[in-house]
Amino acid sequence: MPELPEVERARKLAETHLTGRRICAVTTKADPIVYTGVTARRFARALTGRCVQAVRRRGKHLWFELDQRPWPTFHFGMTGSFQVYEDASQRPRFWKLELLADGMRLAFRDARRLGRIRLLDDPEREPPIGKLGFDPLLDMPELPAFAARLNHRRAPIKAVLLDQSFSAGIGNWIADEVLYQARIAPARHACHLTPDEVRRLRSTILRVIRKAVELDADNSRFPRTWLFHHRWGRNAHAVTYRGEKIIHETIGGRTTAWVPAVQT
DNA sequence: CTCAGTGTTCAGTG
DNA sequence: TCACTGAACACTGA
Repeated sequence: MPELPEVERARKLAETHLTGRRICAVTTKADPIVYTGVTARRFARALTGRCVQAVRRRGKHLWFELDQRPWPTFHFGMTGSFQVYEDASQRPRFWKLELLADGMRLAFRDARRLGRIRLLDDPEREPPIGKLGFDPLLDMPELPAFAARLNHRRAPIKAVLLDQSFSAGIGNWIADEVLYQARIAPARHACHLTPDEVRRLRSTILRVIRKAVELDADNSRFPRTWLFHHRWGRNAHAVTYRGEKIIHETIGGRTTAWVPAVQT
């Protein structure tokens, strides 16, 4: 599920149903992989009876501010999500946690178990959130600072965009989409980009992420001109909306879709 | 049966 | 120490 726009959607969902409400019951599914540094039982005890004052996000991480610390902290991995429903019989497959507040139930589910549930005293300061780089929605650096940060990175720009200690919230498809729209080849060394390419990169990150968030991460509504709709499946015949050939190769350790006719 | 995948972490290397 | 790479993790769905 989760890159920044989807985590932001999950944040709004939790905010709508939990902010200002008391968690009157917590049901957990024991899972020593997903529950990290805390048992499901202790996690449940810490949340039961607490009031949710706010739901925060940074990059792909999300946490609740409660009336008493420690606070629950979530990462969705590849397949995690929140679901809201009214009746316990609707509890989703692969559920790890269910909160009951004001008659509504909110579940955390995760089929592949790469998601993480933590219990932290100060999530924003402690790792992993404390080590994140800028969040394009919360604190995108101005152009000079952005350029300076790229300057001492020699890795392929695709790998740098995926590095959460550089920019928090960008994942594989957003990195490819941004590089396509900014017309930059993914294997280019970050420190060798021209000033105009750096400017385009920064503004394209903002534009793509703001648009995806505005559309509530509903990819069926993404503009038809986006690479997103044409990139899947490692299809040897894949082309953009303009008919330019899309190629697939591994860059920065991940499958990368890019368009040599457009990206230089 | 095999393998890629909207992700992160950590050991190993230069 | 820093920057970077590749493998491990876990498991579904094509």
